[in-house]
Amino acid sequence: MLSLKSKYRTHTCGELTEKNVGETVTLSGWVHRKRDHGSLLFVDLRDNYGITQCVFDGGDENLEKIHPESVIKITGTVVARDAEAINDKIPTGHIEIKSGKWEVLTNADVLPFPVFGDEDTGEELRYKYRFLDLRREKLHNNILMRNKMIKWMRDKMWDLGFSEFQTPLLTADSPEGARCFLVPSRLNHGKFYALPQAPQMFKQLLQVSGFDRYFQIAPCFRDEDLRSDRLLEFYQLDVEMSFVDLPDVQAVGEEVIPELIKTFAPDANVYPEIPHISFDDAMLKYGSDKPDLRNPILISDVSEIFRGSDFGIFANAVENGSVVRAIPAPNSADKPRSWFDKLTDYATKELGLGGLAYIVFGDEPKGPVAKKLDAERIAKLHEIAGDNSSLFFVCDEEEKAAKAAGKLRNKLGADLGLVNPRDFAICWVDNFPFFEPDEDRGGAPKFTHNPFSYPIATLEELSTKDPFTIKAAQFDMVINGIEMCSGGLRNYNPEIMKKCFDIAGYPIEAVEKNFSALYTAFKYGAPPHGGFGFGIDRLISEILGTGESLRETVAFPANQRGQDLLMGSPNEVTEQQLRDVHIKIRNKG
RNA sequence: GGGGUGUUAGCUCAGCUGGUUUAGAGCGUCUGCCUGUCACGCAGAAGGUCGAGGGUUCGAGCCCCUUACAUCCCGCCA
Repeated sequence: MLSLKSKYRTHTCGELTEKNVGETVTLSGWVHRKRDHGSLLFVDLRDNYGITQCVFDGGDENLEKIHPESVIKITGTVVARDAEAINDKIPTGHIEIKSGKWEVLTNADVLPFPVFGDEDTGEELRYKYRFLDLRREKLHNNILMRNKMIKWMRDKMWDLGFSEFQTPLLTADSPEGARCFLVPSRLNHGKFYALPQAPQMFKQLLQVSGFDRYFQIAPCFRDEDLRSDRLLEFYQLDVEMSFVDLPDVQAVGEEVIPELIKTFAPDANVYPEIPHISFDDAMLKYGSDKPDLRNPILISDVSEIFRGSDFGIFANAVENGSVVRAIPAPNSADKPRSWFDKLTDYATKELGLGGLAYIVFGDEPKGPVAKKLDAERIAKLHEIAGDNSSLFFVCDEEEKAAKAAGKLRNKLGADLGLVNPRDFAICWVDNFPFFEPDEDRGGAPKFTHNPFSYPIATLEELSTKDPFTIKAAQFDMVINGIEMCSGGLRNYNPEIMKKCFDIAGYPIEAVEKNFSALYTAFKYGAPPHGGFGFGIDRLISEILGTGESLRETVAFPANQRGQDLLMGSPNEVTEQQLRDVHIKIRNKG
């Protein structure tokens, strides 16, 4: 490594130990904290590498007055601390600098919020002074860990034989679903570039060009409303491979991800199995296309148990095509009434359900539902729920019931403490339907995923089978209920591509127009290929356990309105700048 | 576009059912004291248009309306 020595320092604030006792050293850094004992002054000096205590015997009037976070240079002698003065919390805690000279390099004003300590501060203030926020221990470490993880991923991909590419950021709008960010072109009147939602087309073109194994730490942009789990601009570990089948692509994910987690979260318990769960199964048993497998609760369909029963609301709904899903809550039979009331409240307010039916299987089955059902039906439900438990019911049209049941499952898992946050449960969700009904077009088929996916069907099957039974060669990797990755095999066959677009209601010309580059490329010899993109920010966040927000893993994130409060972006531009790019601002509304 | 929650000192927050003076606490800041602290300690001081505007009331930080901003969720989004 390059020496960190300079005229400002002989050592960093994190490296001095008992071995250095007696040396004269110079350190530079931020005044982290002062402890003024009158004629004895302690200064904790901090830099990127650590904290070193400097002691001024006899005190120092000028230094006593300096504000925390001022940057100073100190020269002094390394001395061993007395046994009772050793601080085991920091690596440099066995020594201190008995200081002779010091000088201010830059002064700090009084801080808008403390750098020292971990007191919560509002995001608005933190983002306005992000440079201060980034000095705080936790965020500073997050960013350093992000660096290390990205380097690890890059090295790993190189080791696996992939080549690293860059692709354009100023490119064309691509048909992936999300809105693109647009950039006006000065040289081309009335035309716009789009920032990529992902380098999808480029990485496929690189396959057609014969590069065989592609990866990129790729910036991606989507102009959609933000959430704590979505960033304005985010990064994907973007991968594409030629001459592969689904298992070959997934093998790369299985090679990289568990090892990444174990490397950067040594305390983590990574489940050894990575099960494959079909989309249909995921929706039924977990009520989600991103199941959290740490949660042991499994949902069941109990529509048939309620069909023809005296529980009229459900029985009628089932006759009219609705389904009933049951969510068992283990060891909850002795919960107080208020616990059930709170869940009912959650179901009605958050999930928009009419109410929440449940049976408590304590000494004997209890609850309004239980009274309406005969013994045989109760027995079947008891078997699903298990002893000393309760069983919750959601009744609605299938998709809504599944999703509501899934949310209830998550809620119960959290409330009952069934989920260990340092467990990592990885799974593949696959066998997605290739087409889904488009409500805007009277239920006609539309692409479920992006139109790049390959259908698991021959040309003939595409013509003869019910489109809604066709599955996609497409998968997600889900970790702890978070969608980390999406990938699959690509549609590289112009004939099959045309057929798929035909079924989805697009004229052939639309393929040639929207997919011009790929469609043309595929006519000159395209290898079968597939790949995936991992959400790097989500991976980092989950591995670090930062909890709530992806923004805690990014040095300069935008706020929820897509603004950077430090740089003041987005901002207004001058009339001349607008004229240069041929743009006129429309009035609001 | 819709909904929840919030906005009180530089920061984090308390402030009960509308009525204890001059709206409080901790941290920070400032002043003084302190030779072994490491969240140092002790004493004191400054610091407030209670987001803004309007209303109800004898009386509003608290109730109502409008509005701004923040944050989270739904819609949207891989």
